[in-house]
Amino acid sequence: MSQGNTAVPTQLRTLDDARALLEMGECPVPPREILDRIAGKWAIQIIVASAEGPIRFTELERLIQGISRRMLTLTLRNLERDGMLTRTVYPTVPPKVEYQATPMALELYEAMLTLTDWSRRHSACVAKSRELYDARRQ
Amino acid sequence: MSQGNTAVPTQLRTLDDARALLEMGECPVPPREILDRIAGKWAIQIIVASAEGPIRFTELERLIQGISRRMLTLTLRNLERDGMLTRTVYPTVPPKVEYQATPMALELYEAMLTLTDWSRRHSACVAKSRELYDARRQ
DNA sequence: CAGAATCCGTGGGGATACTG
DNA sequence: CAGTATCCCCACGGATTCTG
Repeated sequence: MSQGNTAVPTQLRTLDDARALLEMGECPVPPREILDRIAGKWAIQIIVASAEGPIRFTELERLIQGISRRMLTLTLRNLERDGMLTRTVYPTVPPKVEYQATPMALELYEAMLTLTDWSRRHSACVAKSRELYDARRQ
Repeated sequence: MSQGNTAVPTQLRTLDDARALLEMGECPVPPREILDRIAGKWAIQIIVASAEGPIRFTELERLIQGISRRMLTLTLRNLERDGMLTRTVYPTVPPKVEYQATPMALELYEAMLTLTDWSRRHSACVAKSRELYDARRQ
């Protein structure tokens, strides 16, 4: 009984730990404010695009297909606020602004590779499952 | 020229690969239909709760704090459709329905532990960064 | 018990036009 | 070039009520 059953595991490594947290009313997943970043439609792509060196606003707009100017601006601001991007303004005419991913952001991207692999390995299975489910319900 | 420069890397392991994909107009992140699952507010918690054995609807409702009946039902349906949960109905009165996570779902959860670790290691840094950013803009 | 149905608010995100 | 400013749509999710 040296470890009471109310102890919250500080390292979340197993499903047992996770379930223990759940039963204590805590959430065994990354907090909302983090998930919301990676869940956003564009953030990860911006991190990738700015990973290897400074990149300008218009280059991002060209590189990331389908992004609107508004969402590019918004996502850049959020990422900068979170410390995931540096923003450098050159006071020239016309203006020049460069963005670059921080090491922290690159780590996040690497962490997401695990998820990418999962989806690669299971996407066919998920698709098949959906097909069967939909067929059953017509 | 055995490998033309239009080859898409089948294994996405490095940022170089990711950026190459980006430049080809492809998205180097898990597809939307996968991210939407983990981005949902409740899916992961349901997977955790149903990981260790069958669990009933009402037990889930009690275990997962703050979930509404509607969202529990909806998320369960989606997870079942994706092959992440099995659903077993016992034709008794009153009805009894049990859910259990599939191995594929457990793998997904384990993949997410990488993200959980990232957020654990960097959440303080992100919070500080936001504070500074907000202070600068008042 | 395990849901289905309905109503509704909020916010993410698109399209477009304007500007320092 | 690198943004703001508006308007608008719609999907997520909460609250509530009804039912086999």
